[in-house]
Amino acid sequence: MTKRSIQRDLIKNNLTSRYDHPTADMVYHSIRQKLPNISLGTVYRNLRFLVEQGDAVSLKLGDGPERFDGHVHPHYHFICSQCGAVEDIEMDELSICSQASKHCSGEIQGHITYFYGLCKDCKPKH
Amino acid sequence: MTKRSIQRDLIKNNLTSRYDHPTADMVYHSIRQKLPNISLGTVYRNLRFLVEQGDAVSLKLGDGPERFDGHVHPHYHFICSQCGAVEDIEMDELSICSQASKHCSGEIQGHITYFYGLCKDCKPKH
DNA sequence: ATTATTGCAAAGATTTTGCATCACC
DNA sequence: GGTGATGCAAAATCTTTGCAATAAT
Repeated sequence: MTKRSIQRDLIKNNLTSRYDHPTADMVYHSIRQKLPNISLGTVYRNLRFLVEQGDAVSLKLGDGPERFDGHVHPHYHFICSQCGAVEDIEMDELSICSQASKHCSGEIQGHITYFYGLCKDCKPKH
Repeated sequence: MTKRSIQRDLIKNNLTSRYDHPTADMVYHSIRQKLPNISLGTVYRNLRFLVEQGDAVSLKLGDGPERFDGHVHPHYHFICSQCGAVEDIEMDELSICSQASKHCSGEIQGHITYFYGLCKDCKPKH
């Protein structure tokens, strides 16, 4: 039986109120401003818990630590290969799973796709 | 100017001769059978080097350590969500990048896609 | 001879975990 | 009161790095 805690509420609210796909450490420092005694271990434990419950999504990108997204509706991510920014791409689910299943002996349940390139700040002006 | 070494040759050959998408540690143990003095640091350094040269691909999956693929032609990967096996999916490049670019302010250069589901060994029989 | 590469071991970076305490039900 | 969650710190895991020695050009 799961019990409420201030910490878990703050972590969940922090995630859903931001769009920068923070790392555990970024969430930790953000929440410490309101709750100075919270520990990094608690942040990690709750982020895992939220992912497990389907209330957050974990993003493992090319390098650097794991990032988290509190917006769990289906959408894609764009990673700037220069500055590392992570932006959302709101786009309908593509039908690539059914295509992939033709080339594969297993049962496909979903896919993880990251687009990468230069974000508008890093793209050369002309 | 880059110099040859037995170690680098063995690492590259090891990668291209297997299809299980090994971790650095798996490559290390495999090569130690032929070259018992090779060090894990050397394996990591050379795997990074090969990825940098375009002779290998790095796969960061949901959990567990980084994996490497010595087959660098464009193809996709299927990860069994139960046993963690990584298989190749040989499939033509999909046109999802051009679709994504319509929903995004940046310049898309490519994408990383992992399909996941149950492999044929883990899929319930009926 | 020069310098890229190695082996080793120590350090870094990130994440998990054991345990006593605290707080929710 | 029972037990799930916390804070803390230590441990675990994975990867990188400094440095003296080695080996390729």
